[in-house]
Amino acid sequence: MIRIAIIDDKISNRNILADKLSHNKFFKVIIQAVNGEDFLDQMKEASKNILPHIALMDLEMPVIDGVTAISSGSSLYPDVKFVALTIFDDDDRIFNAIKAGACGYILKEESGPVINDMLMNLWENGAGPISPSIAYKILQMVQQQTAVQTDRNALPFDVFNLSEREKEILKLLSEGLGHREIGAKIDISPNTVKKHSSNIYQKLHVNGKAQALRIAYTKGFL
Amino acid sequence: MIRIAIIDDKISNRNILADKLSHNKFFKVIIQAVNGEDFLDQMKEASKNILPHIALMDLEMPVIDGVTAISSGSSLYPDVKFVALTIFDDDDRIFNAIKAGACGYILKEESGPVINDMLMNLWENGAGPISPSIAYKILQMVQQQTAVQTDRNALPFDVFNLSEREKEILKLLSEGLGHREIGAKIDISPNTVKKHSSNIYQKLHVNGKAQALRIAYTKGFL
DNA sequence: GGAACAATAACCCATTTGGATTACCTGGCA
DNA sequence: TGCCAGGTAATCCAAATGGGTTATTGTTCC
Repeated sequence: MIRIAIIDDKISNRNILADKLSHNKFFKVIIQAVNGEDFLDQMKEASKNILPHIALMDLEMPVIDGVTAISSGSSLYPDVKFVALTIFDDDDRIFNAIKAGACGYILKEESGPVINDMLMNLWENGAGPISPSIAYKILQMVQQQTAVQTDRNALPFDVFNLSEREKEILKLLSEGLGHREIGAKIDISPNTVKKHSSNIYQKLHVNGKAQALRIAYTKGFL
Repeated sequence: MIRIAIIDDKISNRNILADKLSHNKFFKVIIQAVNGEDFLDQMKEASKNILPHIALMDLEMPVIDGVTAISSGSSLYPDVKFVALTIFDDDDRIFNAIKAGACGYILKEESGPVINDMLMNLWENGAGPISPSIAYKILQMVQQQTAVQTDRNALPFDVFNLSEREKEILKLLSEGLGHREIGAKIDISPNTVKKHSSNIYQKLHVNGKAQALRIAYTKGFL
């Protein structure tokens, strides 16, 4: 029998989730809390007797939010698996929750059977439940960890007042295309592309392509 | 119609995969390559006409491995989604492939329907395909920030094996210097500078300066 | 001793590039 | 209404670029 804690400030959310879990006789909801503080208080009591195996934690809550609760909880109760309940497009909180110690993530709108499977899998294999779409976001975050550094002291590239057309050309130039190829791609004469290039170099106050790309990359345009 | 590239050194693997995809009429395999170099060469040709939407890349290959090919490919062809084909327990390579620009991962032993679903989802929603067990590994890596940090020293750019001299030249090229100027600065013949440049372009599998700089910037070398 | 590799250098040659100039057409703004 | 910026296009020309090839010198490793 798998003991579950549900932490969400909205009672309707708690009920919906509890209902989804009720179809599997192995799950038993033993704790319901309305925020992180309430949860931690109840855990303090529960630790005298019996702890939940899994805590399903909403991230957005008053008083003490989910990330903070996971951070404390995962330290205090290392055997408890913390699973974040989240909505799509909540990137920052997701990343923070990971670092705080969450072992998995479930979208709130996920169907009952899916959630059941994920939690069963967590219990049996130790593999954290991850909605594919969120896993992808995490991948992107990891990938951007290197790119973030260059953005730091980046002044807005816009100060150079490139026209839209010029930005378009600059982007194509960065891909290694020649004037001829660019002209073919956006359906103008290669001569015009060349003229645009010259104008770009003038506006950026550089001698040629390499320096223009240098500025474009280091100022965060590319 | 979704255009697919399959890169694997073993023909049986390519055939099995192509066969799994053949049951869905939306998939069309337009490129098959036996290693990373073969793939990049074929992409150079393909870029003149039509590129694949998705590249399914084996990670362990001779000549040029999958991580290197993804590193180059994701810089040169940002619209192409790179999916790594991997076996379980290949943690290091998986993580490197992520940093190199892979958007998803599929276990080789995954069934045909599962792979079909994952790729369709990638195409329709932009969510990268990730086997749950691998997604969990990635979470663990992110949580162990020490592992993330130390790996930053092993920049993805190093996979290209440029010599010190070549890196020096590449850096000078990025500053917008010409062969003549570079030669004067480091006191060698402009002809030699030109030769080094050619060698750099070959090692990076690119056509010229712009693409070389693109890789250098996006992979964190510059 | 020989193989492999990096660095050096020179040559040819077609293509691309950058710089400078001139010109026309359009839409928006004063 | 007229001006002007932006996009379009063409031309000339010198210089730079890239793609080959070949060759000599060191070093390192087997």
